[in-house]
Amino acid sequence: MRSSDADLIRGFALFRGISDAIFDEVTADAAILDLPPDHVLLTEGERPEHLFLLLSGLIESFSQYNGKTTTLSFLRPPAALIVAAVWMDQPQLHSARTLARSRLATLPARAVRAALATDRAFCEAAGRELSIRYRDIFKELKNQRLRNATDRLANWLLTESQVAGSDEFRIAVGKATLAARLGISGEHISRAFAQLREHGVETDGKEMRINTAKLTAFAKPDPMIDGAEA
Amino acid sequence: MRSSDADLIRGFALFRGISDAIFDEVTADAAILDLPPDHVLLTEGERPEHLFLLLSGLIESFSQYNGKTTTLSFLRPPAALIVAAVWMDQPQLHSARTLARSRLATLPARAVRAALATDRAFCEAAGRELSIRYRDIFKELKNQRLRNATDRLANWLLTESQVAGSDEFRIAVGKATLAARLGISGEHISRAFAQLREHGVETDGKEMRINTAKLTAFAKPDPMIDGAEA
DNA sequence: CGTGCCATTGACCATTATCAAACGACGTGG
DNA sequence: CCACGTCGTTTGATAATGGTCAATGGCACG
Repeated sequence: MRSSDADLIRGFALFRGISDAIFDEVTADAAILDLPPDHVLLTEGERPEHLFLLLSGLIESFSQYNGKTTTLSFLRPPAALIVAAVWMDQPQLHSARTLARSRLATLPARAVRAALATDRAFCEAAGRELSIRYRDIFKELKNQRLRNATDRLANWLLTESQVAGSDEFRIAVGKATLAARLGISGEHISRAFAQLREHGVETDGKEMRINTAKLTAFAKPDPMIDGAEA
Repeated sequence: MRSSDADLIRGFALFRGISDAIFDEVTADAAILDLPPDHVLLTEGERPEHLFLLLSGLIESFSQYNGKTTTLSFLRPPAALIVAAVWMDQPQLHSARTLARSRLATLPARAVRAALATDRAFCEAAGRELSIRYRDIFKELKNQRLRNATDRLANWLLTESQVAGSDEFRIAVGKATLAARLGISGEHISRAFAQLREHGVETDGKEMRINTAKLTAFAKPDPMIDGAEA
């Protein structure tokens, strides 16, 4: 592991406020994965052997059932994957794949659980990390139940624009992948984009330009649904 | 508070393995709520002042947006409500109401956070409780995305049958309420039940009798979606 | 200059919502 | 004891939403 990786990892919320001694214990057998795009790194149903920390790149968590596939979330650095599964030592509820070249650290699940069982600060940081993930997925369920496809896309664009800090930005994924993330088909997202042209959305491939005021009026974003947690 | 309540609370997973001293601190200002059916006890968007423990009865968590309402989960004892919101001291993402006469304990959020900040065992128990809630809501998102209404109902009935330990059981809520829980309209659930008659489901009001083998063959339950966590 | 890969568009189908009406169980007052 | 509401459910008709299949078009890359 590069020392720059170690510094990066040390800065994760998961390690905020913990002692160097515990940090060293948890990361003693850490390894770095450098993965190409479209590489599956986690498979639904398996017991977690590692906690994953996303250092750079982009990850999609997804699940399959009865011949269908759905994307549950996009994960960007810094993020910890499968905290709950590692904590409970239960099978992972989702698979995960890279959407871009990505760099991850793996921490042995056993070491993580050992630290949770001995260190209050680590336990608290993990609980806070988990709280954030819980609230994110909870919002996603509300998003799915309370909004239609066009509204979900509109609000997703507004959130991306906020993250980018500009009304012009480039989306990181293809439209078909974004469609999966929003829980709709590739064809349908095309029609949703077409609808949004009336509401301040111009697209050219992955380049987006939005009229924030106009799109906000249409999308009705709500802090109880939109926007990532702290 | 009755001493029988104290015993009940002490048995919650949230307090497993913690010292009497910490338990006493967290529960020092606990109060008991005895609520009639259809009473709203939590409102989306408010900062949590208490952690709630459901001792008996039945609670529905729900959310409203843009004139629509959706039910996110049914909660049965023993369950802890809004652990994540209390932990992060962030607004609650959902409202909650009783579906039956219910008995709850309230623990001051401040005392809970104080204990999380000082006691490893409590922190770990809370993290495990949160992991369970996370995994439950994660499964619900998959359920929503990967199955249609009839399949969701079929699998819900199978799970209820397992909980009841019998192929004959009585559902606790009206069909319209169940429809909301499954994310569909009251009218649609009626048609879904009609479809399931072909697959081993007989209903008489709230009384259900299912042919487990036949319904299982139709519903294709999957442990990565169905069934509550530990 | 193909050859793929996306994205778009059109036609059609499946799923679910909505609105309205009817139905049935149940409790109350005459 | 019966007529009458009320409430929850069912049923029917219609519309909205989104999925699937097929064809087309643009564009990057070899």
